[in-house]
Amino acid sequence: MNTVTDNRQGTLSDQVFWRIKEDIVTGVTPQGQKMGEAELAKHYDISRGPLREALQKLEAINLVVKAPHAGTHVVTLDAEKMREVYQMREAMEGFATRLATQVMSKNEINNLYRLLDQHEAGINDTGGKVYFQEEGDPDFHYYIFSKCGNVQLVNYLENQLYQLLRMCRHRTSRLPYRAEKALSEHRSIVDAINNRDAEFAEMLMRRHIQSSWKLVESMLSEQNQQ
Amino acid sequence: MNTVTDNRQGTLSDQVFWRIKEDIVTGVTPQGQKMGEAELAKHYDISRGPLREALQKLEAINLVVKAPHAGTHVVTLDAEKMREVYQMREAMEGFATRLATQVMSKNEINNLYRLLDQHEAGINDTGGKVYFQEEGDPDFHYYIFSKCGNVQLVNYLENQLYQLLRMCRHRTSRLPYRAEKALSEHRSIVDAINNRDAEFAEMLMRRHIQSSWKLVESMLSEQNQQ
DNA sequence: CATTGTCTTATTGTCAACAATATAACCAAA
DNA sequence: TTTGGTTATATTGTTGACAATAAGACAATG
Repeated sequence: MNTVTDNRQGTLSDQVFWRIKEDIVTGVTPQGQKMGEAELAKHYDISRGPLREALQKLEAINLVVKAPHAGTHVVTLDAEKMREVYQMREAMEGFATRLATQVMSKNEINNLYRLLDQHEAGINDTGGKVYFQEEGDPDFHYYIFSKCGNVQLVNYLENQLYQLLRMCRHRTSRLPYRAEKALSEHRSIVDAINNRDAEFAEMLMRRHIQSSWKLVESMLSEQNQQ
Repeated sequence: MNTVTDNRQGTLSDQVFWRIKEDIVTGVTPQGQKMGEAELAKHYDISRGPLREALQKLEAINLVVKAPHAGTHVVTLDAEKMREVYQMREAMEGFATRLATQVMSKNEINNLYRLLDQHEAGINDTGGKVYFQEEGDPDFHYYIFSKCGNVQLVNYLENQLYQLLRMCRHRTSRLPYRAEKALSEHRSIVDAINNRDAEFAEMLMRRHIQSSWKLVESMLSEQNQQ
């Protein structure tokens, strides 16, 4: 189990790291917020030692930025930074998809198809679309890139990029998300994987990510005009 | 200036981080070495607080691995990990080259040509080939990917991947490096950039990295047979 | 002799006080 | 009024002591 993805227990610094991370990623702690050590330590009822370690871990995954002797602030995701995050994601997750296509077992591919079926079945339930957007879609992506066979790559995607991505998503919630379109793109990707067409699977994944960026981008320019 | 690439001054934890990092990357500290906190703190004449922060920074760039309550060890680069590092490098630096081709200024491209000329002029000096391998080649790669226009990508390549790469290189020093071949590949890459042929530049960069991996790989299998 | 359980010990995790630094508040001079 | 330097204060960086944990030594039992 992974200390970034799930660590509600363990050392104090890990626990507090996890709690602060969730607060940042879900928008409870606003972007640009000053993270005073004394204040936070008091709030989480720990001393400044482990709290500083927690902040350092947050810095390592780019959720906060530290300035020597000046303090640490929650990162501010402007349009340019978000563009960079999606650009990175397109390249790296596309590459991971290519690799996964080459090494996934038949059994794992069947699991993917089952996952698709579940998503399609649940999408018309009450709140099914929101659930798919917030849980199903990330699950799908995670399942694929976690099978790419490159630990370095998986760690980077899971611990760094996807945390920033969740932040982007929250900053642009209420976007005109079309779950049906995303789902059909998912199925095309799995079909390409099933055909062992690595190049095509990578291309489809990249386009899938591009289209979600376009959605986010249009949302951002709308916000700018207001 | 960057806290991973150059930080011989600043806070104690930064200074010691930099010193330990150099020792690990250059092989002074052997792979798998136990990093006892008390011992290290005494050696660098600081207290355990900043030393722990330094170790945490090393963990963030994958040079050491920490186990809760058990201690931290220098990472051990086996053949599989090295394969992953070169695979990541091929994908990410290739992508960075593609981006750089699209946004580099004419002036920056001219700088690249000047760099090539310097390298070609110096390669026949005494120790010129070794100098090119250890300084010139990394400079060339850094100059290109630093111009890709994606801060996230540059940071990852510079602070994480290239540190591990230096470690790989040291582990396989005395490989049959052919500076002339590398240099001509460099020139081809710059030509592709100059022609604004992003796809071709990416391909050439990927092949250039592939061939250096093949060298490392053959070295590793030789070591295995002995 | 092997194995299990306890205890010791070395190491890491945590804490609270102290030192160093940067921000800002303030005053003086132009 | 503005600008420049000086001081005050709040915050971060650092330290050494204390607590908690895990690995190893050792003895007792089958």
